[in-house]
Amino acid sequence: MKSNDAYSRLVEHGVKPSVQRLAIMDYLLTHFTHPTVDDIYKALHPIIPTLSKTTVYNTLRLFADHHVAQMISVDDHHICYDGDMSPHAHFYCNQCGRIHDLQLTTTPQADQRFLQEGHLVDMVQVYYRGICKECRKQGKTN
Amino acid sequence: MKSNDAYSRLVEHGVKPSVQRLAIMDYLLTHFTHPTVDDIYKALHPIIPTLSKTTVYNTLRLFADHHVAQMISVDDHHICYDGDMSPHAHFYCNQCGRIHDLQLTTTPQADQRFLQEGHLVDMVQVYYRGICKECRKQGKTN
DNA sequence: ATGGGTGCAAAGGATTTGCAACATT
DNA sequence: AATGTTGCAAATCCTTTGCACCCAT
Repeated sequence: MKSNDAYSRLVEHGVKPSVQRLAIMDYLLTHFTHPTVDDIYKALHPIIPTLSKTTVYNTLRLFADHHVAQMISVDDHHICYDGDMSPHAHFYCNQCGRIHDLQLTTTPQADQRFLQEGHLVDMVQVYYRGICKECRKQGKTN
Repeated sequence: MKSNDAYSRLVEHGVKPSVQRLAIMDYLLTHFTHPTVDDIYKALHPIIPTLSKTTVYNTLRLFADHHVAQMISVDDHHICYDGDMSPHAHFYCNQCGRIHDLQLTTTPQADQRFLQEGHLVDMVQVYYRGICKECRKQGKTN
């Protein structure tokens, strides 16, 4: 059952579950659509009428801090979240603004010298930009 | 001479040069410090007293559109710009907030299947996050 | 009873827009 | 003169904060 996934995921990462947190976590685990704060708020507000946007903001930040979700900011001023923490890249379509997931054939390696200098890397994100196939078909550009 | 670099860079990419644009381009070409809009404004305002922040915003967006500079948004709400268009990654220090450049040993390759599906990739960015060596030495964390 | 979680309202910032003045060709 | 650029002021939008209430332990 989905709620259990959400529950255990939170607990395993040291996040105290609450109705709101479980709902948001569950939403992320069932919608890999890179939702924004607003998307999540709009989706859950009907279900949890008292939910406030503040809570969505706070919760997502909490999730990112605890590595149960990641914040994505491929383009300026369009921040969204992803519950998929496995290594993958994000492709942002300049035209429609959608974000697609993208497998990586090579996991990017930081330069050894850089690491040996003493820097500590704990997270990597790879962003691609371009035009997605749907938009290309419509021939608006290219 | 630096101004010439800026000039030709703009012209080559189809950006009409102007005093303001040249100054901003020149700034990017001589300061690989990942400046924010505000950094650039503060640096150039004394030299071009009439310069407005609006122009800095508009110009940097124009630059990004024309690929003469790239917009970087490693962390939420801290957008900055980079005049270095050669492939390299950015490392964001969670502690001090500075952004370091980082050589890539492997240029990340998009999955062939993804490209063959018809998507068009025209830009890649790789972001690392962690703690830089300076902050680690200070032992605030880790 | 205590501590943390939630949500309202307000504050705070960053970025964009409308429009008039200006510069350059 | 015409076109495109600039810059002021205002508007907009996103996000955070302060604080009181509420829930669960």
